[in-house]
Order: sequence, then C-alpha cells, then structure tokens
Amino acid sequence: MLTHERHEYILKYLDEKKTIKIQDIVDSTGASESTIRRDLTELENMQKLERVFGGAVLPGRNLQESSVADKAARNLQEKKRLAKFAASFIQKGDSVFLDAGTTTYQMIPYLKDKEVVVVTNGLTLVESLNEHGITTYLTGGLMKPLTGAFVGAQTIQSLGNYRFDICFLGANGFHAEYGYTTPDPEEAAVKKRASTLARKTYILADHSKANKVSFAKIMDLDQGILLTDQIAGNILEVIEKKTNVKVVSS
Amino acid sequence: MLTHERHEYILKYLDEKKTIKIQDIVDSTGASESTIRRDLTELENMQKLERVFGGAVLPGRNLQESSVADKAARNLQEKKRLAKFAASFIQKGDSVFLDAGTTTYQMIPYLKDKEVVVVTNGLTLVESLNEHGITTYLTGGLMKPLTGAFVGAQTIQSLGNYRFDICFLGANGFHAEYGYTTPDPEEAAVKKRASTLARKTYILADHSKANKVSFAKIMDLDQGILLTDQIAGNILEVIEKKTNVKVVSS
DNA sequence: TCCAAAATCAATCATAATCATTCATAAGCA
DNA sequence: TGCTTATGAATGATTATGATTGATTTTGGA
Repeated sequence: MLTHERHEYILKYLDEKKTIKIQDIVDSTGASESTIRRDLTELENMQKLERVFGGAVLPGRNLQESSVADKAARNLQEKKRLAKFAASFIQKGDSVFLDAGTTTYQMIPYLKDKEVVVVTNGLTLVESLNEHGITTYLTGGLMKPLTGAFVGAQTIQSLGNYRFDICFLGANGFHAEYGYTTPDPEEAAVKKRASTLARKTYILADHSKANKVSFAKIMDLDQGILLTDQIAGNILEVIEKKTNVKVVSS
Repeated sequence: MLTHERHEYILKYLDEKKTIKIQDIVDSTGASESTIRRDLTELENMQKLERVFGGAVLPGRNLQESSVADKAARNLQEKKRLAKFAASFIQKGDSVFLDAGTTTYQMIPYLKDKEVVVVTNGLTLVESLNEHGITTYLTGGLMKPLTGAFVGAQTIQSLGNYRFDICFLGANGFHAEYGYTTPDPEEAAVKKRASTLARKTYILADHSKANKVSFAKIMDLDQGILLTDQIAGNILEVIEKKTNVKVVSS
C-alpha cells in the first residue's frame, strides 16, 4: 500500500468517524505501527488532523478551546511550580514582559504583591491580570487563533514603546546548537523583540523541551536564562556551557 | 475507547443534561472509576465542567461575565436590530473600525460575508471575531476593566497605522449642543482618533441616549452619522439640523 | 440533633498501552 | 553502482489505566 493511499484512507476514515485508533489503522492497512505513527505525525504537521494518545481526531473547529485548553490542563502542577519559581526572580516595581502561553499564565497569581507593570502579547492573560489588579498593557496586533498570541508588525512596533526590567518567554524547545525554538516564526519574532528590550530574559521550558528543535528560532541559548524543572545529566552539561540554567528545587 | 473520546462523550452528555454522574459514565464507557475521576479532574482544569460530589455539572458563569452579560442582555433585541442595520452600511472589502461595546459586539455575525478587515479596541470582540473567521487587529494598550476597552497613548498610536473605510462607535449620549459623549475621557479620545482616521463614521446609540450628556465629549454631532432606533419628534428635528440621522425601520 | 453506614473521594502503586527514537534493512531512482 | 527515501523492529521513556488503601462526605435512621 502506497504512503499516499494510507494517508487518503486515514483522512477519509477520520472524516466519517471523527476519531481513529492507531491499532485499527495497523490492522486494516497491514503497515507497521511505526509507519502509521509517521503518517499521523506528517498529517498533523499539515494540520489535517490532531494526534491524541492512542490515535487521532479531526482538528478542533474551535481551536482556541480544544487544543489550548488541552495543553493548559496537562502537567498543570509542574507548570505552576515552574511559574512560581520564575516569579521569584521579579523585584518589586519591575516592568515585566509576559509572553503568551500556558506556563507564563500560571505566573500571574505570584505577581500580585510585586507592584509590577506588565506588558503582554497574550490575549488570555489580560483578563486574568486585570482580575488580579495588575496594571497591564496588551501589545495588540493580529491574533493567532491557536495560541491567542498577538503577532505581526503592529505587535513588534508596540513593544518598542517599552523597556523591561525582566522578560519571561515560553519556548517549545531548547537545543545546544539551535538555541530556543517555537513553531510559529511570527511568534518567534515577537519573543525575540521583547527579549532585546529587556535587561534580563528568562525562558520557561520544562524538561520535555530539552534537545527539541522547532521550526522557528527565537534566539541563541546564551541570550537568556533557562528555567526548567529537571534535566538529564549529560544534556544539562552541554546546555550549561551555552547558557545560564536554573532548576526548580523539588 | 480513546481518552479523547471519553472526554467528548462526557462534555456532550453534560451539554445536553447539564449534569452527570460518575457511575453512569463508568457504566456507559466501560472504563474504571479511577479513569473517569481523572477525566473529570482534567476537564475541570480546562474549565469545561465543575466537579461536584458524585459527578460533575456545567461550569457556573463567573461574576465578571454575568454582570457584563446582564448589560448585554438588556435590550438585546433592540441592540441586534440596530447592529444589523449598522452592518448594512458596510461594503464588501471595507476596512472597518469597530468600537468596544455591547451594541457593536452584536454587529459581528453580519460581517461574515463582507470580506472585511476589522480593527477593534474591544477585548471581548476579538474572540468572537476570530470565531467568525474575520481578520482582526486589536489596538492593544491599557485595558479598562469595566468595559474591556483599550485606551491610552499606546492605543492611539496603534490606530495611526491604519485608515478605515468605515468606523462604528458607541456613545452614551447625543445632544444638539454638546455632541456625542461618553463617561470615560480616555475612551472618548480613542473614539475620536478612530473617527478622524475613517472616511465615514457611524455612531450607534438607541433612543434612550437622546439628549443625554456624559462627562467626556467624543466629537460634535456633525462629525458622524447617527444610527438610532426611534426618536421623539421634536428632539429629532433639533438633532437633524446638526447631523445626518438614520433610523432603523421597525 | 447525633451517629453509623454507605457512598464518594484523593492518593498511591503496579501494570499495560502507547510513545519517540534509533538503527538496520529494503525499495525506489538516477 | 551510489544515493535517497520508506519501512519495520527494538529500545527505553512516557502516559494511561485499574485496583487498593484509608480519608472524607453524604445519607438516613434513632
């Protein structure tokens, strides 16, 4: 069976049943599990489907809710720990840039008593920041429905009006050679811009992001301080040569 | 049964019946109690439901939402009529400024087929615009918690990047001598700025705003076209001398 | 009201399923 | 032949699951 035929089969099946199990595909196509996994990964990159544990589903029509909320729920406790740790680096009265993202979102409760001014590009963060009584500026611009992050020339320009004492960014991967990366080039550009406007930049990325490389580069490792939870010994050594790493005490 | 499938099942069931028992889910999915508990915990983290003893219910709307929703519910039908009327002035392909506010919010469904590009200063409008697949830029800036409107120098500056074919503003009062007014001076400044960048400006204000004067002036009556529902005869005459008025046909 | 039984709960553990990654091989193509 | 791409098997890691435990909450009768 041709690769293309399998892809067609998967998509057609998905279109009818909305959901598909890897084992079922293996049984009906005769291909190996590895191959089917590769198929699904590829189709996911084309945004034709969304992978879930054990199979795949049609991409949520309400992407904002389904996939972002999914991610937010995952490892919530670890995210909170990392967020609290990150917030501990903030001084009273700092001007803070807070990147859009589920981990940075968890930092908000810990900003309450710091008398900070926050600038963010995250739509979902604004309301929560306001509820906590934190003075907040939103960059504005064009919104990415998937992440609720603002991007584009307008966003970049907005940022130029500010200087930050401290800047917190999310990243999908960090790698000794390729630096910090994230899937969307436009979001990467915003992150980079924010970083250059800050006296100190911290990147929040848990251990699952170690050695991962995503499509768009944000910046090199040495441009920021990495905050993470735990990390395998030998990887840590390589990374530590390039950047300053701080690990949450467990 | 995939984890994702169970989640879908639970949410769908909840959406119909408003309430769900753990035992019922166990019986109908065949999964263990532990698993279902974990499902519910996760869905609660996503704010898709609220756990109660023995099961789960649909999440209760928080206070912030309810008070805004209250306001929105008031005269909802009239607002929708006025909004639909306003949208009828939009040409295909127009660049549109949409002011923050409950009436302008109701215009969104009618923008769908107009292939417009929208710029707005209203936080609550962005998500709805995105759901309707409308290309949207948010001005950003400092948010006014009560109205969800962005204001300040940042907002004003953002606006300077655009020119609008058509501009829709809300107002709390219109008056022959004092013009269009609104309670917040900063919001008034944004409205005025948007108006000067537009070829045509429409103000949406129902009859209850007639002859009312609020603290901050947006602009004189002759700077825009007033859209309203009905208006007492003698007032209308006075207003009409100063501005172009269009009344919804009832 | 109070108490005890029943139901439900969170937390933990071991197991099973699924996962990404790597490597060696096979197939396609110049 | 030499090169690229696709495949399948093996691995160790990650995630999901079900059973068990003892704690907590609800229920219903005295």
